[in-house]
Amino acid sequence: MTVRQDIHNSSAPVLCQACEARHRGICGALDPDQLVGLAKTSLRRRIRAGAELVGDAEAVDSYANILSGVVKLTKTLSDGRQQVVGLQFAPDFLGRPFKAESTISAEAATDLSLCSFPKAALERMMKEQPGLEHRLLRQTLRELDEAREWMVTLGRKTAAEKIASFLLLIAKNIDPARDPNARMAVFDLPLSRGDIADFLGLTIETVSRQLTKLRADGVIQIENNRHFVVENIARLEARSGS
Amino acid sequence: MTVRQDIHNSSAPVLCQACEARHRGICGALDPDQLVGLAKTSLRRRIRAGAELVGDAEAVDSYANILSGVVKLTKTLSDGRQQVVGLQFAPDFLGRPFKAESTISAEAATDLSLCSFPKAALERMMKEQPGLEHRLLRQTLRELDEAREWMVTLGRKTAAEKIASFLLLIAKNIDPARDPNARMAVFDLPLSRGDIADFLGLTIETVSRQLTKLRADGVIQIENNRHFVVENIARLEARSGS
DNA sequence: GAGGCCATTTGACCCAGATCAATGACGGCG
DNA sequence: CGCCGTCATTGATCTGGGTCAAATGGCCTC
Repeated sequence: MTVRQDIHNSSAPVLCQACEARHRGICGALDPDQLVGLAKTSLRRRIRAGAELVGDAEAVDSYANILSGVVKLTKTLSDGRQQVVGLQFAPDFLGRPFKAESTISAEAATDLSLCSFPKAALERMMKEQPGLEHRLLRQTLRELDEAREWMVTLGRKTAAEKIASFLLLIAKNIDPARDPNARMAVFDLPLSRGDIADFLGLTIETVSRQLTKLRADGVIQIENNRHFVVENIARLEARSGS
Repeated sequence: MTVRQDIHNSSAPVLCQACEARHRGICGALDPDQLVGLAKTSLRRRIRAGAELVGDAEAVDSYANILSGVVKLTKTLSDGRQQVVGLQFAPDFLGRPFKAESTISAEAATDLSLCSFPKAALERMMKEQPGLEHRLLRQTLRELDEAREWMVTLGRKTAAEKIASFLLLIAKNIDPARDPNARMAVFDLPLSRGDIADFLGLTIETVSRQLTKLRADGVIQIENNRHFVVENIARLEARSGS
């Protein structure tokens, strides 16, 4: 049987061979046969930054794994006020199972590479492979933890602490290969100042002023608006209020 | 087989017969045999308002279903600032699977009746009955939706809108038997002014002032600080900013 | 039913962050 | 190369909600 497994392993779809989602994402729950089955209906898509993936109250008939890039989840009040309620990075699963239409909208914050498949295909597979639902449950619980962490940031932190917390969040998530204990971080911000403001419950001006302050204090360096260097992550953490 | 099922049905543990969690909660996924199995290790507990159920960073070795009452989930920053990150009502499941220790603390907001069982018992049962994990996934997704909804409230609404949104949340959840379309609502607030402030990212004084304003405007009536009457829910909704 | 203990309300003032208004810095395009 | 359009920064001013302080009102005990 071990041999048989090996054969199967090597016969995993080429598409999936180098895929992050196959290891850390939900596809890790699938055996090679199932992987082949899902891959048959799946489709690799490239999406430009700014494109809307799912509109609010829009019916969705497909799910996807994020292969690279950042997705921004937002909710909008009737008068236009907007709140970013989550960011998703590779290899997160994208979609809201068991609901015909989404209550949030999803937008490509950066250029994106997705592996998408029909809603029905995944739901069929969930029935025959409980491990899939298990993976999904784990990701959902993690997202819930993150959302609650962010509620503290939104409800109780100052503007300066919010900005520091945000930069830490990005630094820690944008590069899947990054050493979690690294002392420094270099990254391109996936969000505009406006997006950051919507994420933190602030205005663009306040975001800008706080970033300027962090730079003036030597905690961060900024090049070309989007490229950030954090020499000493601990200094950011000290300002994050946690 | 139908007959056999019926026999099993009538042999469901007495404890579970009238239990809300058996229908709308996670126990709905269990067949009568499994229900008996879980009931053997389960324990009905009554808890006084104010008692701490789970401390932050405390190891937890049991889960529970809420049979009645309200549980307050909070997170606290190192300097004492506190944020209520969720409220749970009957028949919600209480606990964080797949994690040795909790990152939030749970407190009885009102007197509570719980049905608790050892962590190991549920995890064993989850392996033999995938439907259980399915129920858990559904509740977790719902909680995630709620958390994100609340992020909008925290990040983008005014104090007046926050208070109106909060009263709506309570009115709609505190009584499991309430008609969702009812035009009016009467309820006892499960939280103190301080708790409400911590839930909304406000101060006690602001909460009090906004409640006073709602009362002065005739939108709500308040008796004995905790007892609320909302004659016309639509008027509250109009002030909730959604 | 007097006194004490809280939770809540109310008032006066203040400040962090919003708002309004220029100004600066790119990058794309004719 | 110069003109826009977009995004970000910076400055001046305003204000919603915070802070500090005092009054009010239950409710409990004695």
